[in-house]
Amino acid sequence: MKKGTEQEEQGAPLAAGLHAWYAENHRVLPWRGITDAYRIWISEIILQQTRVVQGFEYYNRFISRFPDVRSLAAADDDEVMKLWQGLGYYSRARNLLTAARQVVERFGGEFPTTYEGIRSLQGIGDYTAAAVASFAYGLPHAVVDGNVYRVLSRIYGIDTPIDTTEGRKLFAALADELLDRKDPGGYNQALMEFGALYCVPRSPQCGRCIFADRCMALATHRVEELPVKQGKTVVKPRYFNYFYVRQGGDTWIRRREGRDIWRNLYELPLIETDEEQGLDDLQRSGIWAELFHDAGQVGVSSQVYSCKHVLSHRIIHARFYMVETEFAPDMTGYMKIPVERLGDYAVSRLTESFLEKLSMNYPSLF
DNA sequence: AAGTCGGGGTG
DNA sequence: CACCCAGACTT
Repeated sequence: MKKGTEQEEQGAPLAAGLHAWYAENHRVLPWRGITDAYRIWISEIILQQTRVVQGFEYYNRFISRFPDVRSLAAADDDEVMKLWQGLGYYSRARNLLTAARQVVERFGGEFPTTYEGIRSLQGIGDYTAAAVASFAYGLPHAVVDGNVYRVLSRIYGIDTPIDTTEGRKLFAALADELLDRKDPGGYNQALMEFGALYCVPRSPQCGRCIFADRCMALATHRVEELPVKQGKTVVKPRYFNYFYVRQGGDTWIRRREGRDIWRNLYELPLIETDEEQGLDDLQRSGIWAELFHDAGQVGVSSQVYSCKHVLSHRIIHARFYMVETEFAPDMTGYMKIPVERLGDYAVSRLTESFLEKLSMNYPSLF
């Protein structure tokens, strides 16, 4: 109570300017101006570490296929992965399904209406819980995302690294203190939109910034230095050798399991090596023998496609070969499917590129 | 606290 | 090329 009174007397320092700026400058998006917690939730998950333009069509497809939480809870895992194909961070899709089922089981199919209830769902952390709680229900929880870190670190000249426990606590407390408790949802959206459109990472629009008169970073010429991050991303190489196996109109794929990259996506038979390997070395490997020991004559093409698949923390050196076998190999762990069914399965962008290349160069194989 | 998980845009 | 994007989870 005391805090609320204090804030009313002082006025939330950023709120007035942000609301006015937002009214003039915001983008119109399908997940804005609605109070359906389900749709807001879906949009927030899709937009995690993802730009609006990249997630836009995924959101539309997802909502038209799964318009409410019960339809999603009843969904087939593979169909959800297929809808998510190409978007990245695939654990989001798996968690989405888990959370939808949690809503049905624990909340009777009604999306939870408290911050704690929302936060308890799989895949929802502090940010997403605050976003849904404030947007859908007007609850007073401040969002802290990449935009908020940037805007606040600059206006207040804070150089505490944002990827440390100390930094996260500091910015969470500041964001909470600054929150406009009369319109938490509108304020949160405005702050993030301002970070996304004006206070951008490089070459921000300081010349027309509504906070130019009070921005510490601008005054001290440190705008481009803030926010500070301490962690540096180390990119490790991996070597993937894929085999497009053909026999009598069939091919073989499997679903990736474990905690590795692309979990729950499908892929062609793979031999991963810890360094660059030629085809002859691969053919001498134990995995090759395991794959093709009962396949009769095995004909292998030279590399049909090779590329470096660049991710934020990995660079995957990939090579694809085409293999034709005399008999259907009994490849343990892989499943046989008709070639024309390949498109039904969710695959990584890497495999997608290969299949696209293949259909361009060898249309007869499809 | 540090590592892991994708893919694409930007200057 | 480095950095970042409506982050969350595991170890």
